[in-house]
Amino acid sequence: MTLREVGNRAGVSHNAPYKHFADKEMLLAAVAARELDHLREVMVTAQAEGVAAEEVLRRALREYVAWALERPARFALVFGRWSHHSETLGSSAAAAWDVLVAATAAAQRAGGLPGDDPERMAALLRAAAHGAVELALTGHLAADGKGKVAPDELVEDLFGYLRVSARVAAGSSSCT
Amino acid sequence: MTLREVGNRAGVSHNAPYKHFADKEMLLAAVAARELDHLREVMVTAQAEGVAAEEVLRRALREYVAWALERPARFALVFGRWSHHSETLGSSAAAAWDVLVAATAAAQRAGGLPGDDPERMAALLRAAAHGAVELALTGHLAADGKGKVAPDELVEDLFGYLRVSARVAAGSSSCT
DNA sequence: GGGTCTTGGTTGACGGTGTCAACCTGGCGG
DNA sequence: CCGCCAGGTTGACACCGTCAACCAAGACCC
Repeated sequence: MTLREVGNRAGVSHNAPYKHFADKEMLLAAVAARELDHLREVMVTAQAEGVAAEEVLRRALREYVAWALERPARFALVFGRWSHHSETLGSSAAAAWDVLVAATAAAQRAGGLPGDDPERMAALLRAAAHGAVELALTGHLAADGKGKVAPDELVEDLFGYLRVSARVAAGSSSCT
Repeated sequence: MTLREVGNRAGVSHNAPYKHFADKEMLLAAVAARELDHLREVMVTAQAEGVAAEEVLRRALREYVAWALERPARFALVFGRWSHHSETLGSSAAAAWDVLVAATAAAQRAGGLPGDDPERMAALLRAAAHGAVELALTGHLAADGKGKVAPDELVEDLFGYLRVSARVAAGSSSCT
């Protein structure tokens, strides 16, 4: 997206954006922050009445994946490399991250996940989801053709393994 | 990296590269393919004498992570979005991917990993490693400060959980 | 009301970029 | 010896982000 096109599409001339943003990157940071807030909100809505904590987290991650697959450009923008470190972008990212950590901690308390450091567990889940999406978008997931596996499925697999680990850690009750 | 700088640094004028590559992207695809071959070779060298299959896979992934963290630009280049789909790049990617799948299958046979579809298991491991690196490079891993966790540690955690799952799947021998 | 300041917009330029077209050159096969 | 052609050069083109100067209109105070 070119800065001049931004101006034209808004009905003003190029250089008009410079009255509102110091940089092109600052403009992009603003829309990235908005998009991150949107993502956070979408993930929060996964938290419905009468849904098990583990299922809430699962849904939140599914929303993360679906959003990324649906809006690849926004995804690339939000999680791309930033040089100027905008402040509002940082706080938006932190807010979205908190949602994930909270959902993870809740799922851990419910016994669906091993009880290790919640931040670290959330980081693992997020890294898997993020990497799966990134690889899927760049066509590097299951390189050529046949063994197509969707990012959701990978996250689902991970949940399965973690659930097993959680049961074992809780004292192997499956042996009674 | 600008195309003109490429020319100058090679001692020739700008536009000289156009005699060898149709596009800037084609040039980048060529260096990306070289870099992918290098990555493959590095991962292959993890396969040493007298090392357990699971440890081989673990080392390969560690090399993957270390390479990405050490050369972020190359990493972004190799696994970035490609529009023109170069042929040589595709085969290099497939070769590197095969190494990971083979190592995964070996680790599964050795009992260190659950015995599900090797491609899918490798995809999960790779996605986690890839996502962890990507998030670490963009500063989105454990958002602000405190809970710093390195990509390697996340991969290590994942290996731990998978090992537990593998033991359980193999008939819960811990209950005897 | 008149003067001043700020806000948002405009036009025009600058350097830099990828890319194309035309021209040149030296070695090689016939 | 002639022609060909891979590889290199120069010069242009359109476009990009960015800066500087100028300009309109409203706010604000005396």
